Amino acid sequence: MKELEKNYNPADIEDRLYSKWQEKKFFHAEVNRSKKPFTIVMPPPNITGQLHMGHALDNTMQDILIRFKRMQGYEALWLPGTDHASIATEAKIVEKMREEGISKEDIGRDGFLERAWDWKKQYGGRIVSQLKKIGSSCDWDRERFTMDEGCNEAVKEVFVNLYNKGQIYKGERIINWCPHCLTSISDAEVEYEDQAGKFWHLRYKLADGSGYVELATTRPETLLGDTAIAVNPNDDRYKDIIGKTVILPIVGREIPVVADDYVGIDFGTGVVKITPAHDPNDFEVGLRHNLPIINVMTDDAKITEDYPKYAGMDRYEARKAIVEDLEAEGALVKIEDHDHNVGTCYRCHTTIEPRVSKQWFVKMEELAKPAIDAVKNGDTKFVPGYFDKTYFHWLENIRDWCISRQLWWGHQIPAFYCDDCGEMVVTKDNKAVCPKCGKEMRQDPDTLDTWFSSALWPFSTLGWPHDTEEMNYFYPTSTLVTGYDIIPFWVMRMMFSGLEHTGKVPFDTVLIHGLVRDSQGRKMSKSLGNGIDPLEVIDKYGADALRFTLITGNAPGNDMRFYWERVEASRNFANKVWNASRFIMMNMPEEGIDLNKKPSNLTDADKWILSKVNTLAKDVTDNLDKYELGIAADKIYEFIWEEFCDWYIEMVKPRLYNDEDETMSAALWTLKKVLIDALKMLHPYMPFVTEEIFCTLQENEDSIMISNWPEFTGEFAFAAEEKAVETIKEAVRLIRNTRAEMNVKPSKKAKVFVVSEDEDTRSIFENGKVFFATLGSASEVVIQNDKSGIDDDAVSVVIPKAVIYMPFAELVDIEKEIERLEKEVARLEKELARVNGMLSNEKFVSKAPEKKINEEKEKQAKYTQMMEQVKAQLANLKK
RNA sequence: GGGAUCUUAGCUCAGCUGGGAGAGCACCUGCCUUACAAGCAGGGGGUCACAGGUUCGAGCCCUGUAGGUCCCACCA
Repeated sequence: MKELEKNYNPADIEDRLYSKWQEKKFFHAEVNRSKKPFTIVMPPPNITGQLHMGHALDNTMQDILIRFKRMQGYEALWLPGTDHASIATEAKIVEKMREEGISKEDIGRDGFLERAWDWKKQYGGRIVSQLKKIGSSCDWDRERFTMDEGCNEAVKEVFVNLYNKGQIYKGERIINWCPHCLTSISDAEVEYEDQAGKFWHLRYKLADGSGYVELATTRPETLLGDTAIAVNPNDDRYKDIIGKTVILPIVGREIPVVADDYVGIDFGTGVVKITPAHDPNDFEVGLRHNLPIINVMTDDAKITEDYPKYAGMDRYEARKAIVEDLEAEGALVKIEDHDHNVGTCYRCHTTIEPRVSKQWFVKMEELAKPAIDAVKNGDTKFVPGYFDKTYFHWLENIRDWCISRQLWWGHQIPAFYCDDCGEMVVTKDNKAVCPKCGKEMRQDPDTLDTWFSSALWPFSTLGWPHDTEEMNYFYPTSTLVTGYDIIPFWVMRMMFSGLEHTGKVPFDTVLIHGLVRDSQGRKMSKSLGNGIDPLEVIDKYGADALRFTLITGNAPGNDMRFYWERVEASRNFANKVWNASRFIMMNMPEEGIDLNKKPSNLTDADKWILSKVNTLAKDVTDNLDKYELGIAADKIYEFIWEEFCDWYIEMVKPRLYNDEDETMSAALWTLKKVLIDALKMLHPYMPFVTEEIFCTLQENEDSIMISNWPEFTGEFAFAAEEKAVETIKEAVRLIRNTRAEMNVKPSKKAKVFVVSEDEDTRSIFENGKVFFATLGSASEVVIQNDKSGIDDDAVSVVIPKAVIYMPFAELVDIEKEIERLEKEVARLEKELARVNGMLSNEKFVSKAPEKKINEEKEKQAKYTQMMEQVKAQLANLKK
């Protein structure tokens, strides 16, 4: 058998093992009717992206689930891919071109797309190779891209279907416009920020000369496009001016005063200027009152040529100039400070300019209903459950989805126009001829929102709209893993898309996680420079340590803070596993141990640890089934480090070091069996270190990742032995405590007497007395049924049904020992008071479940008996 | 304004369906015991934000209060 290095060095093995897994096709899944499918589609990272902690967390969770299910015998498919990320990618390419002094227009659409595809080729693989570094066991043979042929087809199919059903329409509406990205964006893509602003109070003159009306605005520059002012119909102050007209300052246009409920009586002056072209609310008011729409700004938010004095100024320059002019005209009453919520573009954080424009929309009302129902009736569940509230909140308040983008990188909208007669055709074909005049039609230049194609991801990647074997077998998918911030963008849209186009929910469970923050709780961001590169963590501590860190110490759905100290602790754990394995291998005989042959002479200790690992398998499986990844990880950690390493390995050492010990091979068999079971359970979390050890230990097996998941079995349920060894452990612990407390040097061995009148207890100690020497620094252990031959001043500790005496001779300070025992009396008194209190409470006895009452009665008996023993010993000392 | 969530040891956080408060790190005391000092053994430290309520019994369920975080919202 190979020997392992003294310290675990992840860098030596990770790449090698990952390559092996890939070469052997362990990640690959096929339609296999003899197995149950388990499917995860990866949230596709942007091709512009670099791996960040969010990806690392998201993909670690998916990998854990996939590896677990694969080992359990499911046909486990984890389907990876990347997203074309239209805005983000286009912005990056445009930026790069600007550095070269080229604009989009210089090279035209085809030239631009050529560059974009080159860009994708160059950078799209980067994120993929980074995902591999963390150990993701994706089926790379099935890797997809949101703009590949299959996804394109699905997108067209969906667009045409929805259009034909009247669910997609083109209309002139007010939308969110990003003057930097030069495109419309959807409501969900607007991020609101509180900004300090001003409130400009203005005075508009009534056209009939009967006076002035005062109003307040946060955006005086939009005044150029005002087509009315509005008051509340129930506002007594303004009843008499409704229907009159006012003169728009600077512009001189005469505009009406309209009455609309939208205007609040209590806010500001109770009068609002109405700019239908540049404010969503004003737009609605404009619709109700048939007001003209005057667009005063260009694409990049500069004033249009229609206002020569301000033409070419951007929004903020124009604001300044207009305020100055208003003041000069006497129309400015006052300026107040005013904080307000400003919408910004989620990509570039430029302030959104609401704008009226002709765009494509998806009607949401009818699509939303089934998506709400599917979660209400449990077809799809959120974990943690409370995230369904976020989901409902979005769907119940949803507005039509603006899906057209004025970008080139993306799915071009499959609508065609006739330049001669204006006819429009929506078709999956790449070309169209005008049905009326026979002329070749021109395709809509716009592309679709990136999320339009991501919304189809769970089924477009499985071959839809074709009726493929994969669709039938792997769809609906099992679990979607994503962050709570993506629910409105993606989860919701996949839900209604799946229901609409496949008639089924796209996944059974949505497992939600939070954000990875820095150690101060701040969001990791480029601008703050506080981001931590997962690859750096992997370089320093290994992928396993990173994975374990991300999955432990935090509850599902909660944000977590990143600490290097925690990574270090995880790395230490990997090293612990490594060294425990190293120890076992060092002691393995040349020919190894055959796991198939269970020894007939297992000791209590062997049965104890076998029973423990058996129970662990059940618990961990239960936790994983409930998506409690962190809890399961804690249990595995605790088992391996505490029970297996600190107790069991220490217990068996004497058997291994003694060539004449008849149970040596039973010990070796148990060590190996328990280690392998534990490694298997740890494997989804720490795939690399577990694989390396497993393959060294099991030379005839290919990989731990395709081995069988441990299951609970009655064969290894040893309740009595478990209890016996726990008693021994408790006794050892007490001996250690006492020695430490009495400042007995570890090198100083002492004779230990165990006194018990109970035969079963004596037999437990008879079996376990060997451990007192190695674990409890005992020179000799004597077990007897009375106190004969034990010095009165021997130090003693009490456990149920037995007293352990340690005659330290010269070391003992009797006063101190009395003090120690009196503390024990006090402790037991407290315990007894509690138990007695409960048991003497009639209501408790009559109402509590019998099981609970019996538990308390047992404790009462136990403590009473222990109390007697302590008191007897105390009396001895005081003699 | 509405909604969600959080408040537990010095720090960061667990605590599943109510039945004697846990981990990691940090701290203190001993140990180089031949798998591991990235380790071993032992230890100190908590009115579970506050106030009520339900219950035989509440960190956990209910109500309210205070503070923090996040999301949503048309008040110009």
